[in-house]
Amino acid sequence: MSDIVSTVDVILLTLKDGGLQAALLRRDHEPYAGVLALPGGYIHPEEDADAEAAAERVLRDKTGIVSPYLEQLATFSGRGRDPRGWSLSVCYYALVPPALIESAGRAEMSLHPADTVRGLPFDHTRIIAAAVERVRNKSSYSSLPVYLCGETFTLPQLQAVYETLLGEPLNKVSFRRKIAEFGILEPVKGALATGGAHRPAQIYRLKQRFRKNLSLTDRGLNTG
Amino acid sequence: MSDIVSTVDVILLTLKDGGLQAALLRRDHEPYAGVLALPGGYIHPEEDADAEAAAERVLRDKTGIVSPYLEQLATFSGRGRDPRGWSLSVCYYALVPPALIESAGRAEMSLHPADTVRGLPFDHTRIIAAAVERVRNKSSYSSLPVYLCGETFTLPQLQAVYETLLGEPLNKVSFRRKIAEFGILEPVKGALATGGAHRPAQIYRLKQRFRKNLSLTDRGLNTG
DNA sequence: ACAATAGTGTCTCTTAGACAATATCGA
DNA sequence: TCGATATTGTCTAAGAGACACTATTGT
Repeated sequence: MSDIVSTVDVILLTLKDGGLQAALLRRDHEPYAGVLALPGGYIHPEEDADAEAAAERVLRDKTGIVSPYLEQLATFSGRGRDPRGWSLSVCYYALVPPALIESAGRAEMSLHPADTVRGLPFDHTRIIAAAVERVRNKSSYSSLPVYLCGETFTLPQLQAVYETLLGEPLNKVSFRRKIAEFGILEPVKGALATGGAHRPAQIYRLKQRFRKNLSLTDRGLNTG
Repeated sequence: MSDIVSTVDVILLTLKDGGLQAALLRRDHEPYAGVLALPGGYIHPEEDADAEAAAERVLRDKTGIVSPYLEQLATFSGRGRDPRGWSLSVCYYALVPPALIESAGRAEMSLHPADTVRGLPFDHTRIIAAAVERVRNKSSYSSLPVYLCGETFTLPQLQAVYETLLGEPLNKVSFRRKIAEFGILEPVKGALATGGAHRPAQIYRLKQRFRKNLSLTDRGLNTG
């Protein structure tokens, strides 16, 4: 008996109201029918090339979102997590800009502060906590947070995103040096974020070769 | 149909002959009977509390090793990895000192340079590569490599381990500063590594509270 | 005493953060 | 012109690496 009930769950994260928020859906079926939980579903071996493809499918079908960034978080398993018995869930987290949720997100989906959600069914509370920790940790040394911005953004906007994630103000000069070192952004020439009663900011976007879900520069500070 | 053939595989790593080596076993059964592969096995829901427990059991039963450090690496899945069809494997990596393999390791187990092994069945070559990358990456900013040393060791020995993993010489003063910052080692007072025709080195060990498989200080350089 | 490596003090260079000057907008 | 924020230059402080000196062993 080694065939196991195998699912994928997706932690869809975005930045809203000054904090990380996770998308939750009311469950259709028992157990916990009607209760808010992570978007998830069974792996369909005939349909899904692998677990990541299953996560993409589940995310698309249940929330309407196709995420530019999707990464495996970890696999949660065991006897206690589901009242029906031993189960296994391969979990992925996605980072999307809030605008994408506005435009493409299903109405059934709701956003909830990721640091403070409690009382979710299964081990979903713990899974969200793990995702938040991963994102925070990666944000401290990588360019991951750019996926929480839209296609284009200004450096002050990006810095605000980092500051929200890390929970502390960042030095402006150091921040810009670091982003420049990453070498992943390019100015959209001629495009300025105008409107404020002050000097407009240059608008940037990811360089072409970093657009699609490309692996990030890990440990960027050491990459000289 | 969402019950899936679920296994665990363990990448047992140690440091030998100046490099990372992975333990491989000849497979008992088809497919690939008689071929060298990672120690692995089916998850037994009745017996294993979760996938990590399954990994511990498989490691113990197949190699004789109980590892002081075992961490989930990732889950590999899909249609192509096993000729029998869609499968899923939750992979863990273990770090052990070479002496433990000498004393507790089964004879059937053999060690192979982890950077250069090729041609393993399933996706085991790729899995080992992922484990090696994870260990190298973590070694650059954490105390993970202490698990490749024995219970006690000297700082020059530990530095040699780091240098082997990172593939470059390290500054002695900086290395010692960093280890001191971690605050995880204590000198075994009175114990000196004597024998060489030179000043003997102080012997250290992990502080009690860091002994058992405790979570490491991640991103240690920033921990003030 | 000498060779060899362990352990430590200190200097320098690199890098991160503070401060501040300049730039450019709307009102 | 003024207020506000963007952008850039530069000084300073903290941390990493280089160098060198002292310590302790076996021969």
